Amino acid sequence: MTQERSLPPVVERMWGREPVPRRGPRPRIDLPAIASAAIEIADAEGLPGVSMASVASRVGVAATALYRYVGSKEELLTAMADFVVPEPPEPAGRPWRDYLALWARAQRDILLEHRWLLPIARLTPPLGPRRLLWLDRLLAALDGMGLDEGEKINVASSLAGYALTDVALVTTAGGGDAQFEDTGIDGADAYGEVLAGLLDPRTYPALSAAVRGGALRGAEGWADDDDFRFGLELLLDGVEALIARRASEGEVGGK
Amino acid sequence: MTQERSLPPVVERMWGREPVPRRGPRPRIDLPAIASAAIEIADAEGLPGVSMASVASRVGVAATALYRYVGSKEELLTAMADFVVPEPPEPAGRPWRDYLALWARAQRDILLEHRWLLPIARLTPPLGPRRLLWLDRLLAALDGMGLDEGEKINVASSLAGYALTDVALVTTAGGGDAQFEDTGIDGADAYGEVLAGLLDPRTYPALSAAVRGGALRGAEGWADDDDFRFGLELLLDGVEALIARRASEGEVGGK
DNA sequence: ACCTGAACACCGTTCAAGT
DNA sequence: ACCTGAACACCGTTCAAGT
Repeated sequence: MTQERSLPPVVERMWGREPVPRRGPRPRIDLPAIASAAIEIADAEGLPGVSMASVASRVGVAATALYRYVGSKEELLTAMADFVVPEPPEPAGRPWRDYLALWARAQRDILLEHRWLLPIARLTPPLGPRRLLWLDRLLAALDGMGLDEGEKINVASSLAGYALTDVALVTTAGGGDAQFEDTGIDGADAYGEVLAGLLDPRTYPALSAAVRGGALRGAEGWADDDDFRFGLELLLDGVEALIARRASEGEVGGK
Repeated sequence: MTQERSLPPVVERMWGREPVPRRGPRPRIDLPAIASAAIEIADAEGLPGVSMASVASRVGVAATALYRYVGSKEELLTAMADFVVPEPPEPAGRPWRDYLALWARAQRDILLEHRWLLPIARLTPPLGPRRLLWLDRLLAALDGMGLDEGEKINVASSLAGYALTDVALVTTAGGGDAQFEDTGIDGADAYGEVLAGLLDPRTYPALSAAVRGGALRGAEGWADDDDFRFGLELLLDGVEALIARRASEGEVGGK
């Protein structure tokens, strides 16, 4: 059944399973030290500052020594994305809807603190112990509501994806996007103004109206906390409707 | 009001506004040609195949000639992400809910055909004429439902983000993720097996149960079309609830 | 077994020079 | 005005050599 698969060594190391050497000199570094160093650099300088050389120098070895612990730079990024995640909040005793909101908000806060996660988090399925713990707690919070396991996982994906989307939007609209740094477009105000100048109302009738109506003017009209709550409630309403549907199906004996 | 901002030249060019030269030799290339070449390379070899050198050689110039049309490689990626988008479906005459579903599904299909968009699409706010056209049509489809402009834009973000999330999941689970290419993890089956081997049921009780219950076994239990529909309906139910709320508020005179 | 150092192929970007 | 070619600083990754 659950037959042994040979995992990438870096995954083994994420789970704390060192390859039990016991011959030759003692290792001077390990994966947690490497990942921490990389995370510190990314926090300070962003992802472009993270190179094999910069990470190695911060950890005190030659660049090539890192390849004993990670197979490639991409693996290093994956490890960073797991090590940076703290413990999830505990669902015990909370109504499912409260917990889901708390969980999504916490995910969002992590992303806000480490925005370099945005381009990484998307492409990697969770294989690290910390990310998987978050998934576990979300599934637990949905226990006993009549959803099957696949549905619960889908809910988790939707929530996690929503947090990502939201932070990507905030990052853009609130400034700090490298792409617009020196173009004068550094916030929602500027973005709206630029759009107003570009849009021909005949080709873009609805969008022109929205922009001219001020939908993008002012930071509080775009991707602030209320907007996050808005989309979140949208999703939670959807989950609630699903749970209600499953409950009524259960009474008459659904699938 | 809408005061003139100096836009990055590449944005001007995305909108077809060439800087009207009329002196010296006729340009041999333009932004659409560059973007098309880059898109073809990305479709064939993925994003790693796209370098200034490879794009330039395909378009028939020296690598450095591209800097007359894009300020940096990042700008080239942004341009690619706009040029690759086709015309959106037209909302005229469709019920809003049908159109939103169609729109999200079409976005998803674009991403499936050009998966290299995943890491790009997240970080760039739409400034190109093609992406903005999609936004316009979605706003139009939500006209007259009692939502304000900010809410409509939020709905658009949620839908677009959902399509991204879903394709990221499919890309992972369905194989083809470079990261797992040669590790034996090449699909939902393998992913579930790996997880089963890693998870201690005492630390990950809910997730262990889900995995052992087969939630991740078989491609049809993970990120297939039914799963896309599932999350989509979740969101649309949320939108419907919001519309109903606004309608009832309207009767008593809400904000 | 662990790490170093030299080396390789490649990358994005600059700038002066040609036409 | 448009493009080229040389050059620069840097990058990820390899491999043989040291201890």
